Amino acid sequence: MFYQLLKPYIDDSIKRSFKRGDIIYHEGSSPQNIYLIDDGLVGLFHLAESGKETFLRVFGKDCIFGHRSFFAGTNYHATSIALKKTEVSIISKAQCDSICQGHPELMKEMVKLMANDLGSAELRLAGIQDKTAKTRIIESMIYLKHKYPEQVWTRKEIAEHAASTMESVARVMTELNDSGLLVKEGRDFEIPDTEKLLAESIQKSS
Amino acid sequence: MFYQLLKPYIDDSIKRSFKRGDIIYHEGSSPQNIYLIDDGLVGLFHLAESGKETFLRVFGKDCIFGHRSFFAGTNYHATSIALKKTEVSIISKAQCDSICQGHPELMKEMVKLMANDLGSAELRLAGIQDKTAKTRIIESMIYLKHKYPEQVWTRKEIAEHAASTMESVARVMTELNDSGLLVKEGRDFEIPDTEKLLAESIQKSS
DNA sequence: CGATAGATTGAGAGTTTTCAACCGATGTGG
DNA sequence: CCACATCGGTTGAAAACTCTCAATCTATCG
Repeated sequence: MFYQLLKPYIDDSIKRSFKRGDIIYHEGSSPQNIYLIDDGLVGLFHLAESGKETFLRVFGKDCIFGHRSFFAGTNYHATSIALKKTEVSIISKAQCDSICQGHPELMKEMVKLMANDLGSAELRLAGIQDKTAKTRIIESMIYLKHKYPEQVWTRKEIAEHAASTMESVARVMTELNDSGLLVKEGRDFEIPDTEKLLAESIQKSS
Repeated sequence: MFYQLLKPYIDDSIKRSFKRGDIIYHEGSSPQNIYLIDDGLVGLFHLAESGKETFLRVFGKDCIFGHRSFFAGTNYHATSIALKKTEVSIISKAQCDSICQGHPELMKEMVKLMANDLGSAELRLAGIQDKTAKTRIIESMIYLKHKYPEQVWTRKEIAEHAASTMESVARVMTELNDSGLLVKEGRDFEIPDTEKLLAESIQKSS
C-alpha cells in the first residue's frame, strides 16, 4: 500500500543490499532515511547491554521501516538487522518530507499503521504479565510462521519475540511435536492446525 | 497542543464528568468518539481475565485519549478509567473526520504522538526482559510522580505500570525509604533527588 | 567431510510472585 | 467527635515458573 503510493517517487532512490545478520541501522543513531524493502526480510531488535535481545517487529517485501523514528523526530530506539538477503530502497528525509507534504492520504495511512503497531506492542506488554511463557511462545510461533512461512525461524528469534529463551522454546516445541500439534522438520517446523494450537496455548502450561 | 488546535471546534461538544474508578470506555467496544480532558486524570488499562491489570498510558489535562483505536479503525484494545474527578469533552467521529480533513498539520502531530508512544511501549517491552523488577518499579515511580506530582499514586498503580506486584513495590519503597532515596509520606511519597534514585535503579537489585 | 551455527536436554538456581495475616490511614454516619 | 468500615499498605514465608549453565547432539554448508 505504501509501496504503491511511494513507488512513483522512488525510481531514482538509492538501492542497497544486505545479507543475513547485517545491521542496517543502529539504535541511538539519527534517522536520515526511510527504508523500503524491495525484497527480503528485516527484524527490528532492541539490544540490551546485558546481551538480552528483544525482537520488536518484522518487515517483509514492500514494507517500510525506520519510519517511527523519522516521524517521532527522535533517534532510533532499536536496531534493524537483515534476517536474510535483502534489497532496500533508501528514501531521504527531504524526499520523504516532500512526498508527505503533497499526500495527506499517505499521512492517514501512516497514522493507521502506527496506531495498529502501538496496539500490538501494548497487547504484548500486557501479555508478558498475564500469559505463561508457553502461551507467548506459541503465539509468537504462529505469528512469525504465518506472516513469513518461507523463513526458517530460529528458536532464538522466536524466544526474543516471545520474551523468553531459546531453551524454553526448544522445550515447548518438543512437547508440541510429541502431542502432534506441531511438526518439527529439521530446524524448521510446520503447524498442521493453527486453531488447535491456539487452543492449546490458552491452557495453563503443564 | 492538540487542545489548542482542537479548541475552536469543540465549543459545542458534549461534556461529561467521571469520578475516580469510573470506566469511560471498555476494551472491545467500538470507538465512537475521541475524548479530550478538560480537567482530571485518566488511565488506560489492559484487564486480563486472570484479574491481572496492566497500566498502559496516563492522560492528564489537555490530553486526548481514545485516538489510537479511532485511527487504527479497530475496537478498543484496553479500558480507560478515571483516576480522579475528571471532566472530558467528547468529540464525535464525524467531527473528528472533518477536523482532520481540513488540518494536515494536525495529522502530522498525531503521527508524531503515536510514533513516540510506540517507541515508549516497545522500550517498556524490552525493559521487562532485561531489567529487574526493582529497576522497573523505580522507573515507573519516577515517571508517574514527575508527570503528575499531585496525584497520590497507589502501590498497585505503580506495580501495574512496572509489570510487577504491589507487594514488590511496597518492599522497594521501604528499602528506598530506609536508604533515604525516597521519602514515604503516608500513602504518598516524595523523591528528594531524581538523579540519585535513577542511579540506584541501574544497580542490580540487592 | 569437517567446521560451525543452531538445537536439545538435564539439573540446579534464583528472582518474583503468591498467599496470608496484620497493620494503618482515611472517611463516613450516627 | 467517636466508632467502625474500608481501602490501601506492610511483612513474612513458601512456592513456582523460568531461566541459567553446561554438556551433548544435529543440521547445514562450504
